[in-house]
Amino acid sequence: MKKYNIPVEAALEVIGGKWKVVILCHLIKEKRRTGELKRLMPGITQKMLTQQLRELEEDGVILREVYNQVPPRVEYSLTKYGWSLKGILDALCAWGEQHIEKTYPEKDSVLVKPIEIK
Amino acid sequence: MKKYNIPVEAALEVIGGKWKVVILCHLIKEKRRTGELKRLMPGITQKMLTQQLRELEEDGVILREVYNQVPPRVEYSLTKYGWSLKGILDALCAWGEQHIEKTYPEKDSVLVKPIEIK
DNA sequence: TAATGTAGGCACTAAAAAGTAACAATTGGA
DNA sequence: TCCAATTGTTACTTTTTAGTGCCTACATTA
Repeated sequence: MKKYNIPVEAALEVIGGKWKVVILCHLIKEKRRTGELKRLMPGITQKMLTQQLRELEEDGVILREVYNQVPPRVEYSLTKYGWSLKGILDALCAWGEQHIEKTYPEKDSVLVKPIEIK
Repeated sequence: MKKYNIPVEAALEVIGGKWKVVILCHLIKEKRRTGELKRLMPGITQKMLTQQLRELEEDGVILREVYNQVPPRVEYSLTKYGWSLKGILDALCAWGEQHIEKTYPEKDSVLVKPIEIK
């Protein structure tokens, strides 16, 4: 059994890493299919996306729904347990916003223009 | 200038990684000197600790105070800006606690017994 | 007939993060 | 004289994380 020195380490095990918080921030807004997520995160590769989604599913925070169609359609959404992360995700997003304003007061284009999704 | 796709990426740049949240969770409780932090985090190496502390200092969330003594005494604490992370840190700690309870209901010794610090 | 779109697997390589070990500096005390 | 205590640096190695390219499946559409 995994051991932690302090409880917060258990949270980091679930949502730590480069991508998971970003994925969750997108999914908390709306249910998304794989390709949409990939377009929302221009930096991620198919491999990493799949891998991170699998781990989040494993930890019970997201749901993977496969529709039996061709071409395939897979949708990801937060589970009820995933929604218990809402407070954390909201706080992180808000802090990120104000940190950008504080750090780049001239507010040039620090944020990449979001692309068309659907 | 660094570019972000969504603002939360800016937050992850400051508190992301394996150690920073843990360090901040300790410092939010009380001011600590280097050796205390090292004992509080049995898994961290001197190098990683120093490196992470430098980066946190660089980002303005912690303060490094050097006392001119021999042997040296260095104390770390949260800056005012660092305290703006309190909501996030509290939420993460709380989520971690309940996640442990949910995941290991038999509640054996998932938490390593904390060692003596001072 | 042949290309298109979607999700994802696999083998391999590259880059980033983290760990290891040895060394420095200073001064009080054995 | 030499060691202990505290914080930190540096060079090097290992581990983890991430990226690339190529392959599958199959109904629809051109």
